[in-house]
Amino acid sequence: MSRKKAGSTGLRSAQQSETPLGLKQLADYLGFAPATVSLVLNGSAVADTISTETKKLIRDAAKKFNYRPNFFARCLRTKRSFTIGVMVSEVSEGYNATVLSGIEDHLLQEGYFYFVASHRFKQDLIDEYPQLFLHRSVDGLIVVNTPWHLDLPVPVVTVSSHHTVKGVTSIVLDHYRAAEVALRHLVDLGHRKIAFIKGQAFVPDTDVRWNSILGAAAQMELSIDEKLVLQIADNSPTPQPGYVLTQKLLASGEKFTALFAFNDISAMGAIRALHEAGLRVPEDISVVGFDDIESAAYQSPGLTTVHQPLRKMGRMAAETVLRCIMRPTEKSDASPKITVEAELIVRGTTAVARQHAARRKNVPSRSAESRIASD
Amino acid sequence: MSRKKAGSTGLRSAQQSETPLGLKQLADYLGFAPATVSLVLNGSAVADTISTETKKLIRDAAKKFNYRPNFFARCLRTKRSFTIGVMVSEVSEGYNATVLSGIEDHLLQEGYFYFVASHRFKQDLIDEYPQLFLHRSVDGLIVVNTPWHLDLPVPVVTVSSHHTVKGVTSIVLDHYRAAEVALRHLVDLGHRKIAFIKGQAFVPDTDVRWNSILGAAAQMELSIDEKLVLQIADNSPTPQPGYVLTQKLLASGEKFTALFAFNDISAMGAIRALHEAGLRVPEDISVVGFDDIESAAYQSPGLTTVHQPLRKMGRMAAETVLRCIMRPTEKSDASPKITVEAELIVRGTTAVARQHAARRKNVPSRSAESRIASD
DNA sequence: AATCGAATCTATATCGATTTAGTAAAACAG
DNA sequence: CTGTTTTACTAAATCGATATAGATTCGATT
Repeated sequence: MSRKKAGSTGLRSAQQSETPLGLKQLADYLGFAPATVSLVLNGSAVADTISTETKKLIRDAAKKFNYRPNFFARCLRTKRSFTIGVMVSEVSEGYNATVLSGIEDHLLQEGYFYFVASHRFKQDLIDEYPQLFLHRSVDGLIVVNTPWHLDLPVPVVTVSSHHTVKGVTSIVLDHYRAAEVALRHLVDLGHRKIAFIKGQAFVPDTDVRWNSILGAAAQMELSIDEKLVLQIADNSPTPQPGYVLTQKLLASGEKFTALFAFNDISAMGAIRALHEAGLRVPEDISVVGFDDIESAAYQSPGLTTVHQPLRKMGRMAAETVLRCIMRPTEKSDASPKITVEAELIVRGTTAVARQHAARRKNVPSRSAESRIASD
Repeated sequence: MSRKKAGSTGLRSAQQSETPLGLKQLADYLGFAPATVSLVLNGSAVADTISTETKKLIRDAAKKFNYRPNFFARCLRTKRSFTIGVMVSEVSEGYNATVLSGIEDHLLQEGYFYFVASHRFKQDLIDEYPQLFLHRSVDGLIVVNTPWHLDLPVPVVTVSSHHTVKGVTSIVLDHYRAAEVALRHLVDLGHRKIAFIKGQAFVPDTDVRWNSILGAAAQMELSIDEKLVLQIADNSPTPQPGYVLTQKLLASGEKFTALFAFNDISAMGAIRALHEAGLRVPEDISVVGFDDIESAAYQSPGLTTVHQPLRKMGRMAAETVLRCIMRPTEKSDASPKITVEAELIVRGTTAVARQHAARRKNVPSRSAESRIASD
């Protein structure tokens, strides 16, 4: 327990005292006017004519006293807050949490902070939060996985909101390719009778993804049996709806050899229902999830799923919104849609279809088993 | 696809125009001085003598024009930002994400926003972020799962940081009871040779939890074999370290019938390693996790684990920090430590110890299987 | 000697609220 | 009719910066 004495801990300025001194004090100390100090410290163009000596003096003193301009005073003048509002459906849920992590990476690195608000798909909150953000003078907004129609006076970037709104850039997955690669995998394994769990009607990805699945299936001449198509209705970010739906499907007696879930969460619910019905995954039924949230890799066996580069999508959203803030004029220039690619992560929940499997045990390779996509 | 026309979407005030009018304009419109308007709108004591009629006039106009005082101007004067800084190790990780969700619930409800910063246990960030928060004039700080020694000029509440710092309130789990209930469960199932995975040295919970385990074990006369005790070293919020550690343990040839992991994440890694070694969970080895993060319930079978009321802990942290902000004087009054209780959630990864099990199949009941604690 | 133009810095208005000290008029008391 | 309260507001300072327009000095030019 040999803690160094306070002051020697690398914080050079012992002036780390209670007084967060202001521009005025600093100027007085230096014998210059506040304006001069401000000009120099902000590297303003007007400061070009100020003598090098003076500049050095000012900068040194600023460093010595660890001067930081009052944040609010500065915001009040410059009308910039270096803060971004982020609206998600629920912070604690894997999809949003990962996107958020990507957003944070970039924003903090660039000196921005962000507010988070979770609406849990309540319409009144979806309407209210953007106003609250604006009232806090955020410089921009990132909207994740949320229906969006507004045209606000600040840059807005959406992630997985499939609406074309004037002036807002949206970051979306190439859902068609995603559907294609997942279905191709199942079809290659011999699956023909595939069950589907669709997302909730109010989740923006739902329609786009389903249409992509329909398109891809048509392309590869795979027929989709309507009786094997289920849709989640609950507004619950848990596996419960997928669990219940799968139980119903099993009770209906319809035959299927594979299940393609709307997301990993519902896939996990489905797997539990299958297990409880005495079916093995993947030996009896193959299951494919979507998103590749962190816990998908944590399952035993690991969940085969369509990886969305969530962290990257978050980072791109942050990059884009900051870019728009920097040059607010050329709004039209910004391509209104940025598409990222999905990737199929084959882990342990898919195998050759039962009727085709020559009774051989399908042991997924260890490396595939524990594979974790690194974005 | 019958989208309503814009404008009819429930935004009542057509005054939702570009001009976020200021106090001055409102005062001019009313024919009063800005001071009067401000006084009335803030319900200041001085406004007591202002005629009821005038008050009504002012309030009505404010409502009509949807007047909102400029946030920064107000902060500049009042020195309050209605913003809390939250420091976590990693937003996207289940433990933090759930605590965060609880924090958010309460803060937004009370009209506060919050900044999040993830330090990923990098010491320089742990040092830097609090300063950045202070520079943004946060009204308080919540520090989650992070070593903490600072005494800042604003209220600080920690969650699971086991250090007693002057003036900071900490919210902690009753680790002793947690250890006791988990060990009791295993012992009751006949387990005597129990392996342990300890957390990383830099995680605050690690020592406290381990000491609690030692204490509880001594109490119930359970001996702990040092050769069965492993410790995570990696700074990786994934199951990987638990996986690798368990592989090593298995390779060592030491016999054990149960494993008590530091957290759910490492338990999942351990389970994978056990599976890959051809061992069944829980028939051959029982596994108990810790935390009860969301994905613990999503496993098949569900993970038996010690539930921490994470959401509640987050909410309490938020409540506490706001309470301290409200009455900044009586710092001493605030009890410096708030303890919450753990709860064992028995799901599907624990069963009667092998040598004691009379070859009977241990099928956990369905309800236990899918049980999800609601905090 | 008067003028000009750099080179250096400063005075002051401004951002948009809050808040203290004070004023004008009306009501009341003696 | 004068003096004191009360009632009902308002003027102006303040928070702590930024930014524009201008002031001062000084050597050089014509």
